[in-house]
Amino acid sequence: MVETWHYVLAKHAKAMCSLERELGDKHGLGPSEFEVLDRIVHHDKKLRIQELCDEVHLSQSALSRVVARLEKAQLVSRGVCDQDRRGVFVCITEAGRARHKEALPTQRAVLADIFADAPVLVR
Amino acid sequence: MVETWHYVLAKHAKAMCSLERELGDKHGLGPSEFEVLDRIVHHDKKLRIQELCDEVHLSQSALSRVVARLEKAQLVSRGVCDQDRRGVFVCITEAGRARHKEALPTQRAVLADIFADAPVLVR
DNA sequence: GTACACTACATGCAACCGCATCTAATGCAA
DNA sequence: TTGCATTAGATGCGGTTGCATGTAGTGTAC
Repeated sequence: MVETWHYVLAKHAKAMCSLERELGDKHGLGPSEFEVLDRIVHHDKKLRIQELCDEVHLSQSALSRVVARLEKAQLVSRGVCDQDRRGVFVCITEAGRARHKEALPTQRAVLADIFADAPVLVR
Repeated sequence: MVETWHYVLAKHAKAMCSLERELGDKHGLGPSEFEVLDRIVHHDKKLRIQELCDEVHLSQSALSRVVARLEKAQLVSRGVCDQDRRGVFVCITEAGRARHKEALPTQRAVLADIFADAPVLVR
């Protein structure tokens, strides 16, 4: 239990650090930005901020800012929701989709490297 | 592999959030502060900043500040190293030992809760 | 319709982090 | 000894985070 926690702590630190460096240098993305793009691509449709919030491990405020940064970089666009005009849809742009596509192998490589010796998770 | 990463991400987020709240509210400690105290107690001797740096998943600068906070709270004391006067020894105080002792069950409870359904790590 | 509770998202703020850099001590070479 | 590269730890700075709060839209009770 404590060992599991230490394992999580160690892998998280190593992976975060690598991802930040690799994704940042090669694609100009932070780990949070990539994660959000990745979620959107997986769903392959417009998503409400709130839906993203459930999937990404960020507070609502942090997510709001990540989306703002992505929008500024033209990788997503925000649009009001007609059904509920408080809501905001997040839409990935072509540039966003391209950026994600080029960054994905980098992320996979980092994870493969760090979890190469990973124990298998068994219930 | 990606699933392992998602697992790490989810557990880390949940645990960090809980630890921050529980340790903060009940004992006035942040997760990093607790982790550093915990490492010192486990070694049960004076430690160089650098030695701590290898065990805690923090940059050297962050660790330096954590130690500064702990010293300000009288939970550890810093002393120069006679062999190498660039070095700094970190010494836990009685108050620090007491604080750690009272916080440990809280940390264990949080981890037990979060890793209750944890898969076993098998190679 | 008016008032009020509630929800979705944005934003001010303070705390923490990592990187780059600074200071001081060490050690080695000429 | 003097000079210079190296190391330990502290600190300035910019960036991200979460919490608390603000703003605007929704829904319900009267």
